[in-house]
Amino acid sequence: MPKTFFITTAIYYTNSSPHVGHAYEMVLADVIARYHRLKGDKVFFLTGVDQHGQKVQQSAAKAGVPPAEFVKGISQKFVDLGRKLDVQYDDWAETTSERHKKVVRGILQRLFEEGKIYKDKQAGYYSVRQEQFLTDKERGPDGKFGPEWGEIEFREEENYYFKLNQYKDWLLSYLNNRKDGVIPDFRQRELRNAVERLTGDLCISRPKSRLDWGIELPFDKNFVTYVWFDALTNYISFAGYDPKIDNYENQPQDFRDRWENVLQIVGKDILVPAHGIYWLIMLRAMGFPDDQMPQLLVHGWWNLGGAKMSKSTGNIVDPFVLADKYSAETLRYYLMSDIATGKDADFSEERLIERYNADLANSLGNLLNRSLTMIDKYCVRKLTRPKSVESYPVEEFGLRVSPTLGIIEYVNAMTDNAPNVASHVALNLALQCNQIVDASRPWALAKDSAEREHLDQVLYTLAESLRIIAIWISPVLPRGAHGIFDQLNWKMELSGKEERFSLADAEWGRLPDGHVVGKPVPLFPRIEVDEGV
RNA sequence: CGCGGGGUGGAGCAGUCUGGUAGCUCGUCAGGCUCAUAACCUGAAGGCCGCGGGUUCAAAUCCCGCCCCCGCAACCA
Repeated sequence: MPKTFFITTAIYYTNSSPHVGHAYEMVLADVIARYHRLKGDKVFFLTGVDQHGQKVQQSAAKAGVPPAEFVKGISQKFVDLGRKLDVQYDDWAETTSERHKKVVRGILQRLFEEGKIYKDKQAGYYSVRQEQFLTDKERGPDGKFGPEWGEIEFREEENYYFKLNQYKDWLLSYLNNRKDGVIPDFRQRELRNAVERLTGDLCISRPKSRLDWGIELPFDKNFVTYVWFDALTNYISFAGYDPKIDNYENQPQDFRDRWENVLQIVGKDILVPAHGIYWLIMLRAMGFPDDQMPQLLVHGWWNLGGAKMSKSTGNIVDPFVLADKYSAETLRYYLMSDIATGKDADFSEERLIERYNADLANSLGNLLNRSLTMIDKYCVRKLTRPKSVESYPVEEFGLRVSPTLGIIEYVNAMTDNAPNVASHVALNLALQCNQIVDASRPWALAKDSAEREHLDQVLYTLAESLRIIAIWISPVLPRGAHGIFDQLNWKMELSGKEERFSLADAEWGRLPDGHVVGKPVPLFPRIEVDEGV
């Protein structure tokens, strides 16, 4: 039995509408999930929204609607975004759902009974207008709090605290023992350094007088739980975790089946301290053993270096606008191919068009079109499988890359969660095919009956390569891949369904002798840009 | 000395962990082809790999020092 691959994104805060960063994280998770399905793994992909908290409460008040209603509207936009971008998740987390709240209360109650949560009093400067305590960070250069905070008073407040600090040594040893607990490695280094500086426990509540849009503490109805135990726990509450059971081994089978091989995708801003410190320690306190700690994949940001465009058009980074303008596939391809996972990149609409035209239209789309046209013209769409099809004709054309070698590079890239590299491998094969066409000159071969066998070999090579390329790019471009399959007329009995093909099909020579391909239709039409705009 | 990232031909980046002829995409210039989505193929120009020192037969890559840019520092993917 293969282990279930459990993948999550962070849950999105329903304080404002989704932007391109949300789209990136969702698509990245979707691509990795689709790759695992392609491999034949059982996948559970969880994403969703974080709906409680002070900012939501404030934004709702500002909009003049109850928080529950406010949150519903924003949440719908995130659902719409997933649908728009073909993000195929298995469950959707909403922190206001009863199912979730029940688990949160159960966890809190148990940790409280185990003495891991305690009540304490803290005093500090409080901004009445902003409804929050101020720290030294909020002080201006002169050491005073600025006028934006309004009236400042010294206030004492009771709250509940989670005994975070006592797990510090455990976390350090965990990070020392597990080298790939956080990827990329420089993020693990950053986290480790942060853990070494860790002091104090974690405040996990707010008095209802200040915040009531949250989950009430099961042991004190005057308080709600604050973000940490509310939001982070979604990753287990929606996977079937039973809060009453204090050790991992006795958890329900359903939960353990899912929580075996966990990859959590988070932005670089919420690694320290939220996921890297609080979440891992929370899991430890709940009774999760070291080998059941999730792996954290930390991605970078799309920056807006080309600020000129966003100013003039305003909505340039709105993923809905981009998807409508260029198609979801185009946006998916750009977001996956033009950034190295873990690092930052500059978002640019010009760059998006450039990548699409160069890779999808000129290289791949045009290759499909010219290949099918030739197969149509020279052999009435019917392929002849060469007698010897063990390998791609690498030597004959003096090429270096073959599908056989490419599959290794491709799998390595996807194993490293690097869709950008994987896309490059696929596009590289398309490049090789274009070279084969020029080198072999099928239009000349077609005029010479003595070259029949040679021509058949070239045409078969092109069709077979296209089939393999389509399988490789299918996690990033599910619709594009189907478009290629449909034109190749391959596995049509399950047209439109993911299950009709797998990574194992990306083996050379699977197109049968006598296979009849479909008619060529331009697949990725070029995006024409008006000059002088 | 708070933490982390980055500085590579005109633009954007990979390569740095595991030293060994500097790579990719776009752009520019010249040529070729005609099956194709004015696309495709070939060739060329263009780089003291931020600066200085060290180790080594050999450094973009390892070590030391310095300069510049960008994030983060409790709720912003």
